[in-house]
Amino acid sequence: MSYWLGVVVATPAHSGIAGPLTYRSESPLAPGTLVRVPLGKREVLGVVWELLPDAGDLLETQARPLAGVLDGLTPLSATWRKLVTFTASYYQRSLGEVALAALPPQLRELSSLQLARRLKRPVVDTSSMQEINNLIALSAQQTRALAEFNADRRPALLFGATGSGKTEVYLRAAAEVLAQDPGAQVLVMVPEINLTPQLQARFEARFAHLGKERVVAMHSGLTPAQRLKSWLAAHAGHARLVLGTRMAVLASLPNLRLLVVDEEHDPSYKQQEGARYSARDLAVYRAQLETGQAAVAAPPHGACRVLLGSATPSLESWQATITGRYQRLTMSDRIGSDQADGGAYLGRLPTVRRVDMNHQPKHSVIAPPLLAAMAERVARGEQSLIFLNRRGYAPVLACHDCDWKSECPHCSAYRVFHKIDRTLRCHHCGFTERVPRACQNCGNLDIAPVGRGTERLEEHLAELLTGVLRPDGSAARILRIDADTTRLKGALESQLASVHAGEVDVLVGTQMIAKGHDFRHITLVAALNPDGALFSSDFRAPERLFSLLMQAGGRAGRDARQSEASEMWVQTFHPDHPLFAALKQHDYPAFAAQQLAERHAAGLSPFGFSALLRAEARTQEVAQGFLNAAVTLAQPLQLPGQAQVTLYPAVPMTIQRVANIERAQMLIESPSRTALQRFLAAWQPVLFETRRQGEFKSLIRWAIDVDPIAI
DNA sequence: AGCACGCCGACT
DNA sequence: GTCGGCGTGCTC
Repeated sequence: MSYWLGVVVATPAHSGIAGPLTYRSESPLAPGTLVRVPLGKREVLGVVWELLPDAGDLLETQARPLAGVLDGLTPLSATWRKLVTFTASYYQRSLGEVALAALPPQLRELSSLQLARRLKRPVVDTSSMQEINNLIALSAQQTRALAEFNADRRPALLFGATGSGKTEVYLRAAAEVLAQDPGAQVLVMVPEINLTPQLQARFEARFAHLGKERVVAMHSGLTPAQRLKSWLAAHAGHARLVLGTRMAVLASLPNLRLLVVDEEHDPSYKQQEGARYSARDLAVYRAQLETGQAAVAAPPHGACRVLLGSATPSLESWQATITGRYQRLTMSDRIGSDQADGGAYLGRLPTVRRVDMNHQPKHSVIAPPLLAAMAERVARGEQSLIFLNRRGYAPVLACHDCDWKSECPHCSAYRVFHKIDRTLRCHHCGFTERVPRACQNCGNLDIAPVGRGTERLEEHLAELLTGVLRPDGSAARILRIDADTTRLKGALESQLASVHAGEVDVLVGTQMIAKGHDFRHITLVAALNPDGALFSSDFRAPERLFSLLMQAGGRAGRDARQSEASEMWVQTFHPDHPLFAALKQHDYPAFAAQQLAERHAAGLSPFGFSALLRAEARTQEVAQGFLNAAVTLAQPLQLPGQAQVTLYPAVPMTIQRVANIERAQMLIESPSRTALQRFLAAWQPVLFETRRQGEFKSLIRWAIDVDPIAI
């Protein structure tokens, strides 16, 4: 007797195979079962999606038999499959691509024998009921936030100032869920892997009583073997708490009861390749899905909750708390440097100083008053953090005689001058060359750096601070931290350690130092050149800038005893800009209100919905031609939702050419999410059809990005 | 995406 | 005479 199974396999969107493929099996396998199936000449991992009544349109002989079953594994749950189905459909990708991307890569290579061996390791229950009871008292605001969270069922947004103790709220919320139900699982997501070790240690310590290996990490920095291990532990229900990056939102967690999304506004929650999902949005969706599932299963504590947290929430989440779709929990006070202070010292947010660069000496990089403030800090033995979002020595190298500039031959961008190894490096394609001794165009020896990056800033600061002495009479020490200084494994950790150890007086760096790190002795933070984002064509640029400056400012004065004197300096040519006014007051709500009003008027997110259609080809003509042709072909078809959708003309992307590939994009907007969704789904076949036309044969690829975060 | 098959240049 | 370049075409 043969059975017919719909099996999803890793077919990229490009293959045109969106749904399950039909295979023959000798036994009726449950949906969610992991199987190996022949695909072309290869054997690949697949997930049984459905049991079919017959082979469908396919001739019975066309359906090939399964190659094997990974029978040691519990089938993936219906909820997980629903989550994958939703993700694939919402983000316009194939089921197989999303499903397989959510599984650990090593599962693909493992034979069922190897797998059986891995699964055989006995699980020892080392849990004890002994919870650590020397917990520090919560602040009044933390207590209230938790009580409010527990009294509601909606998705919650924890709006908490930097230093207000959001992590402790996550820990308590997780602890309650885990204590209520001995099988419950909690997923905590963080934006970047370099923040996980400290956080992981904190979670492990707090939940040590649950037993060994009950807290696992899930992110791309793990080795394939570790990733498999974490995934299996989560899938088996053995892992009670998973701490991970965006990929973890698609993990198999059969008893998920709480999802936490820390720094929910962070753009890294949006996947930027393959299936471009937003892990934050999926977390909200998943909580709802798991709740529905739990209601059916009716366990003692059915619901699955979601808790988003940020000091500068995304405007989408903020707006949801205004409409009442989300619950808002507010914690506005910084707590003391450590909670042992019992709240006796209430840390304050730094005083924001705007430096009007219109009234500073021409071409000054660091305004004299800022330099004086830094020198004062050095003399007092305090640390400063200077922040410039541009690495390298200078963004361009130019010839004074002719108009040669250090353009990348493969990209429409300048190569950045890196003085340390005397190279010109393209930050987009990686093309690197030694700096020429003379202008390649006219032979002039006078080629000079234009503008400045962190490398040059570090050098410049060293000159400016010559003669500025520390309390013990020694010279000021400057350290630069950016992607270049932290390339080697462990370099970031050791550099951060030397900051913590007080071996550094002035820290120079890119935005990578603005996030998360808990520097205790910094009393001055300065942003040298943040103006670019004020007038950017990307409507989210102000939101990102505000968030970045608030976070950077949050680095200052984390030691409550020093917070009185801590300052955040912003050098700007637009000191009266409302963004800086709101920043000065630490007033996110005012900033959000102003931004939301603008977005409302313009019909932008969260009041309108958008997608991007991107195309890559050898020439702009082909890339743009494809996009425009896809619109022309769609026009007469009156596709569902089309009446409520606006299609803009194809335009070159901001960086038009990368590694000799021309890129173009088209914006698609609609006031209705449903209409946009319906239109995109109906448009897909048209896009495949367009691709098949002779003139677009040379198109390299195309992709849809739903809810893009940068336009 | 893989991994084929499929037609044109420099090598044991 | 073969090895191999990557151009198009398919995967139940």
